[in-house]
Amino acid sequence: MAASAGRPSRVATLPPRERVLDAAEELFRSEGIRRVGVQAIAERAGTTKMAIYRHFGTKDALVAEWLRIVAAEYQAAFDRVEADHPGRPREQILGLARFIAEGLPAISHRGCPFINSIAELPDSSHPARRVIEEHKAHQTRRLVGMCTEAGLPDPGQTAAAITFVLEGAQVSTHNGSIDHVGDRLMRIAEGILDQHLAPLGASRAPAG
Amino acid sequence: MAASAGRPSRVATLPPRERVLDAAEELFRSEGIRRVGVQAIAERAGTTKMAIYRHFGTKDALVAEWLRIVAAEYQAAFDRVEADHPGRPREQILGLARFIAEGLPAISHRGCPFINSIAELPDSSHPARRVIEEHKAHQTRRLVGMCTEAGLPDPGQTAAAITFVLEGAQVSTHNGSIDHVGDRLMRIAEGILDQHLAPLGASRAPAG
DNA sequence: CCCATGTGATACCGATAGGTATCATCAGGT
DNA sequence: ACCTGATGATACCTATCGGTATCACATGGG
Repeated sequence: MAASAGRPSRVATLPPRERVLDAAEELFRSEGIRRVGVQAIAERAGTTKMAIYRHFGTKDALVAEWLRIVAAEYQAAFDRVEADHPGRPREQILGLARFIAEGLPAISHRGCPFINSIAELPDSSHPARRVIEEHKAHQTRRLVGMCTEAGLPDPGQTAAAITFVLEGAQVSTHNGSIDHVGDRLMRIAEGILDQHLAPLGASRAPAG
Repeated sequence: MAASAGRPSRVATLPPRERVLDAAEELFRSEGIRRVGVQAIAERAGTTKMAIYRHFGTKDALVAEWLRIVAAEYQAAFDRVEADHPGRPREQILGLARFIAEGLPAISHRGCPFINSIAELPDSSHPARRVIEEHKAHQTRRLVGMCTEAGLPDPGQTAAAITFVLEGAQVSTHNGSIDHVGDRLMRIAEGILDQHLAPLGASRAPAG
């Protein structure tokens, strides 16, 4: 078996398509889209360019597929957080914030893949852009829904505030230390919800 | 065809270095850094690649110089807002938010150049990265200073909240309409300041 | 008048990228 | 045993990009 050395046995029986997506995940996330060539992805996936083009057609399509998977993971987190706190929209929103906060160390210094991808793909006709836009729209819709359920007086405004803070926290991972970013994010999110709820029932329990 | 046709007379006597920086500003901001070649910048500036390399040495240096100028504009806005409301840190912070809010339509759908540039330059050794980091550090320092002056109990926390919201608002210009983003940003910033000031004077005037 | 400088123009180089064609190989099903 | 489809390997094409070398010209100072 002369050629056996090049075979990456770590993922052994994983089909090439999955290996390619895994490699793309790692490389796109850590180094960006345009900096990573198809050849590099193929090597990391233990396969060849041809296999990638056979499965995805173009690099753009691979990028879109990758973002589709990332978006699905975010939506799964949404589902989870919703299921974990049924009928408690405030806890759901904070759970979402916690999901982002806990993910900050993992994306350390590389920020949110959606934000980064948009920056790298200014061409709005790129297939990946549709994926991002749909994901963002979906996320906004769900967040506004939660805010509405929570009885917030201006769900759109509160959802915007939460969204801004979530995105801003992710962006801030680019700069300096991220030591307290997660904690800060949680406190800020709680503060926003408390404040936007305040005009409602006047005296609510401030304990926390 | 004499050579006179190719001469861009619109900016006439502006020296080539300035024309290049103007062209870079337009192209980098609207299309990103990596998508824009040196050749394209030269053409838009009405000059040639050689002139660019004579003045800046490398494309990376040009990118850094461009961001240095953008950073200077932001800091000038900081200065302005500080001078407009001397001794009134709360108004200064809100003035800063207003500066961002009013700039949103201009950066419509292209977000903040710093955020985008970081996404496009994952290599932290890139000369432009130093410019960005210094700018962000400077901005944070000033914002924390304002929060401290304002007598806020936890200036770091409040500065982080303001920063997150400011960055988040700029990121959100990528998606959908930006109709109310400016107004929303202002209301959110005001809310944060009010709320973080609240623990101080107990009974605060809720009037708008 | 002449020379130095800054600039425009063009051609080119090496590297890399996305994408394709071709052939060898290996697995599974009949 | 054979055929088929998916995969691996390699070589190649074309385009673009950052960067350089070279030449032409225009200007302004001595």
